Amino acid sequence: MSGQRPEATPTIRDIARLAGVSTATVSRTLMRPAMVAEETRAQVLRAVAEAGYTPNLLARGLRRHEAGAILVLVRDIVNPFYPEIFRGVERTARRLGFNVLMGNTDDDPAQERDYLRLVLSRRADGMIVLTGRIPDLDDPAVRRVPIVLASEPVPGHDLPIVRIDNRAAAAEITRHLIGLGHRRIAHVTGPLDQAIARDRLDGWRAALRDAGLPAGDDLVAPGDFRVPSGAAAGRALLALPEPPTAIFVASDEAAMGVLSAIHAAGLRAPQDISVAGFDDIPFAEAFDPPLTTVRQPRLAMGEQAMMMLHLLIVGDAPAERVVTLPTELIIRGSTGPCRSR
Amino acid sequence: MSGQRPEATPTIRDIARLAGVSTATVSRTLMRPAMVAEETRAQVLRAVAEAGYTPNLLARGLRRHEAGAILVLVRDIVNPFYPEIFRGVERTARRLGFNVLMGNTDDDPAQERDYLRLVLSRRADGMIVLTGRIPDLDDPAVRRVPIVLASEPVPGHDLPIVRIDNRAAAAEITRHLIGLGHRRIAHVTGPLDQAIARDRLDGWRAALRDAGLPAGDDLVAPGDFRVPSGAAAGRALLALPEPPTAIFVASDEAAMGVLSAIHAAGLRAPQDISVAGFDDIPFAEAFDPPLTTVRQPRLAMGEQAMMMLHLLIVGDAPAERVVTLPTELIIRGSTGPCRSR
DNA sequence: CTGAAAGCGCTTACAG
DNA sequence: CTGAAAGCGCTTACAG
Repeated sequence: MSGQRPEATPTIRDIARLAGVSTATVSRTLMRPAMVAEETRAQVLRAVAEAGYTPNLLARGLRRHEAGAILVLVRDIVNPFYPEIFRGVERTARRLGFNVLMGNTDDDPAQERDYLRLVLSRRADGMIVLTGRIPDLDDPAVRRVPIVLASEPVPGHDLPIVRIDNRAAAAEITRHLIGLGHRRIAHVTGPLDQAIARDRLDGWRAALRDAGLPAGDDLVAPGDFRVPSGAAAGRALLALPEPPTAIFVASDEAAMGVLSAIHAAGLRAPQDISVAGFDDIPFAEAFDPPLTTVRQPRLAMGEQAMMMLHLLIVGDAPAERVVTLPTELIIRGSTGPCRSR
Repeated sequence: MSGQRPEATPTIRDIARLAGVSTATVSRTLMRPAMVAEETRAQVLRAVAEAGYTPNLLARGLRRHEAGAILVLVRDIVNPFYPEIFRGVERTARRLGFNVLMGNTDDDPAQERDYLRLVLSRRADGMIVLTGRIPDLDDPAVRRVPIVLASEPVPGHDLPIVRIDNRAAAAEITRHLIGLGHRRIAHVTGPLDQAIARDRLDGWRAALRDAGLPAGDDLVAPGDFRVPSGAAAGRALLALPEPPTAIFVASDEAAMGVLSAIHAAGLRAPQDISVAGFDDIPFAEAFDPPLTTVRQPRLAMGEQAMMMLHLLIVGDAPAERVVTLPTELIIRGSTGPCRSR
């Protein structure tokens, strides 16, 4: 009448009965094996294996006040910049015993708010935010949520963040173009409401000024990181009375658009004009020509963010609140010596 | 001494006290508002808002035997084919009240097994599998797990699946090349241990045979869907005594590699040789030349898979176990008339 | 080293 | 329409 319910998934009570011990002992065997006698442990483990028992994580989480999952918030999962970060987060989360919830916000504050509530609802123990925005951050409840930023800062708040030095990296790749002999070097920006886009613009400008080269607004074309904006910006720059001989684009995607504008105009890169991107997305190497760019350590960013979040979740303050990871200048075929005179 | 713990997140008891009702009434107000008197409901809602209460999903899930989350299993989240499917899953999951867990397996059976245990552990109510493989499928416990396949079937099992007709789509794009006047049309395969790669090969072969054109093994170059394999296959095909005038590649990524091999050989597409891909990944349009390809309805695949999984989870058998979504031939600049004679 | 018992925060028959 | 009570499946002080 009782006990035997072969259809249902076994619970800790079934295992206790099977092994002839209390549920407490089963639990200890699984949570802190060192606490239980070797013989008892073996018995329990045998019962666990035999029944194919796997603890109910909802029950454990309720009891221990932990969700065992974290949430990653992105604007748009289809953006090729994100997946490698997810991989890094997932890999480290697995090692630390967490699962990863995917939060796609479509850049919509309402969805961001819903996802934030998720950690308030204890479905997630904390979140990694890549959207550059967190709703209701003045709410004290939200304040207590473990949050780590990755890539993009949230203006006006000094939350823990893993980032790169966008300004320095932009300056470095601009200097690479200067070193190639270019003197008119344009910039296609990202969306300037994002701090990372502004930093890249700043870096470009600083490098040019340091070299005594022009860095006026005529050499700046607005973009939004996406391919079509790059194509439009490329066309605009080529139509200039005195077109640039090199273009530093704030993202690889937009650089692809710039390249297509160059080809459409019957020009070639790097022979007629050099193009450099930013990010080193998976396809940058397969571009035609292969793209000179700044490699962002996306996998490491994801891993580092997860490690910092873990520290926050277990209650330790992270050793450092701002972790700046190194970038790498990747020189490929899309940039070359300046041939114009 | 009791009650007031301003630091902790409020529980249902706090709300009950605040509203002067029982916890049952608070719960009903949230779960089935129609059951409670309008006045009472308003009181409760006021207390909820005031305290910023949001129910503990772990407790609810434990009580209701539901996780409120589903798991999506992919080989490699960095593959550009997946993110759009995730977007579709996530969008529909949100609408149905589920969260989405990301399961990246690195094509490793051990990780697949771990993720499968996750739904046995009640962290997820079911899973959408894109890896073409499910461990321990003969285990009766695994049998009871709600699973929907997307894109790739699992050999030897007839699990519910949302798919496309790979064979028909491959035949269609091959006929497009035939219609352009090509008579030597090669194929770069995907990994032939995957059914979808075999189906595309079959479709290519069938279309050629129907047209009385050669479809011998000399025109088949092995690939694995990735860029480098496409480049190698492209080189091999160009080195043939009688090279093809058109190449149908089993994926857009590999087509990018083929294109680079063509350029490296000093040839151009489509003037010297036509290239067609498969998938219509986000970058296909930005390729140089823009890629002729087969569009897979990835967003719809994700949405459909989630809807079918939901039916399985709530206990309804899905209306149809095999849903075949339509593909679309996308003709762009990488294919053109055959110019050789 | 082990067990009995309390309790995590909910939901839902069961009465009234 | 509402409340008291049981119970979901665990974990963990507390005794012994």
